[in-house]
Amino acid sequence: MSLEDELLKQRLERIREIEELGYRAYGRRYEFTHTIPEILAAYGAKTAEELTPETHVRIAGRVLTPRYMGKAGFAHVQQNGERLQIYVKKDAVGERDFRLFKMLDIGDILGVEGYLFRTRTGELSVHAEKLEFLSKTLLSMPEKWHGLADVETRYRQRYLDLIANPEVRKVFVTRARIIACLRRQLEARGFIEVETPMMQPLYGGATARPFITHHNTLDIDLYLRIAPELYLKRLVVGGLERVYEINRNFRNEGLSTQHNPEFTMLEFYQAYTDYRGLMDFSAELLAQVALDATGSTEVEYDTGKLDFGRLERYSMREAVVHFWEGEGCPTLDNVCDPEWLLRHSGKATAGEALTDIFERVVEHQLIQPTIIFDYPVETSPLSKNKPEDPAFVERFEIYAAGMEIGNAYTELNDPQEQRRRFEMQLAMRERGDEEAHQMDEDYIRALAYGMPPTGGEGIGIDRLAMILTGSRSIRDVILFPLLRPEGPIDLVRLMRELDRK
RNA sequence: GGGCCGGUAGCUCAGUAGGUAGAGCAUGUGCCUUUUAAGCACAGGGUCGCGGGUUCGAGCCCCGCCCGGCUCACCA
Repeated sequence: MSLEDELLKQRLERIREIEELGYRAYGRRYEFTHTIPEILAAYGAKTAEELTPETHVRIAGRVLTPRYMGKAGFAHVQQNGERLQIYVKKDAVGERDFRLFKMLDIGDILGVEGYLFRTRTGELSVHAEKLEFLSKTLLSMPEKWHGLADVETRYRQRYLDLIANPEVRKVFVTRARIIACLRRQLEARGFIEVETPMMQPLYGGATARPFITHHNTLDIDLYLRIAPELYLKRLVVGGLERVYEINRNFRNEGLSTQHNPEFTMLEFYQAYTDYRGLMDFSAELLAQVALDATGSTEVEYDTGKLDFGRLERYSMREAVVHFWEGEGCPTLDNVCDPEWLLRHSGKATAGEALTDIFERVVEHQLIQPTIIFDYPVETSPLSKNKPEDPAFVERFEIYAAGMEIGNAYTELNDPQEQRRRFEMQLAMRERGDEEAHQMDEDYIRALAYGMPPTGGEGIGIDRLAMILTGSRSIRDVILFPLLRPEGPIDLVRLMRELDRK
């Protein structure tokens, strides 16, 4: 008999014993007086003398590290990521509760009623007077000292990761705080939150390959959205002048430490501003988010200390000159010269060449939070041209720790120009560029009703969360990152067999 | 998709030169009424990722496959 069979059998037998003692193996409502973090906050600083049997509490949580010593014992109880010790003495809880206590397995969920005191070694503890059994664990918990280390298990069984590795919980709490902070700041500036379709008949707003799904009743294929952009701008046309959405995008492309097929994006649109306005706004947003998430605008990361208190700004051309490494550093005139650009890249157009050179030379060096602005028109079908330089558009991206975390532009609101841009993209598509933008005639129609001048921006929440939680992989900030299916688990068969007996 | 690394008990990991598969934690039994990685004694637990091959003999060598990590390419 394998250990797992044996363990399950033991645990099922134990359920019977627990029920024989008159407890429910899977309990019901338990009225606690404090959460464990509340107790630690309220009484953590109290001395033994200040704690009297009158400091009566009821707590609940998962049992960890029980230590039995004959007719008494200790255990830690964990709730919301924090632990409080309990002391269970036979004389204090009585025969029945003490038998229950000795039956506990690591991971069982328990309610404890008693008073707070300090042990001989000074640890704040609950002197138990009454126990309530709340839920049974049938499987054994990860090792108490090393936690759960196997990366694959951590991602597949995130609940175990959360139980065994307290810092994981902190990452996701911080992630939630980041999102809350962004919402708060946007709301404070009069933005309203909306939800736009995730299933779209046409996909757009970014360059990426989509996932395809099917609606049976309508018998149509739909795309999981690669971006909400075009819908959000329709709303700006409709008079929702400050609008945002925080939600998932889906891109059918490679996986890496910086890419998950579904990822969370904030997109916001503000009428009557432009990309310059958004640069200032972005600086405020990011500084506040860093402060809320980490307590400081200066954030430690693998790549060194990042200062979100100030965003450096370079045009793409300036950046190529500024960050050039080694021989042959170009001048600003060089990077404006199509011939020079085409000599330094295999791309077909000067704009694509500049982007190519930028990505090769500059991108990996953008460790400090930095805004790069003024992009070639070729790579930006939805942005407005610079009036004095129509080969470029009013667009910027925000980089930090060598990653792109934001993308913003003055929105193109001229429907004729938008039509021409889409047609340019269609031509690229016909030349085999699968990621080129589709023609979206309804979007053109919306613009034809007149969209106010507008600035729009997208911020990658996962990458921002990576930076602000010190995570090296995007999978560490996504609770359930996409993995290949794991194959047979074989627990159900076992449980079925044991159920018959 | 390419390259590199990994998969051994429920968990964390050892495994010499190819020679009967190990430790700690966890589990079971016993002792123990302020311990805290509790302690002490004894016990149970393994398709060594899967499938082939080489060999008298494979956890170890060879081939194929599966799963994961890192990395490169593409992308945000």
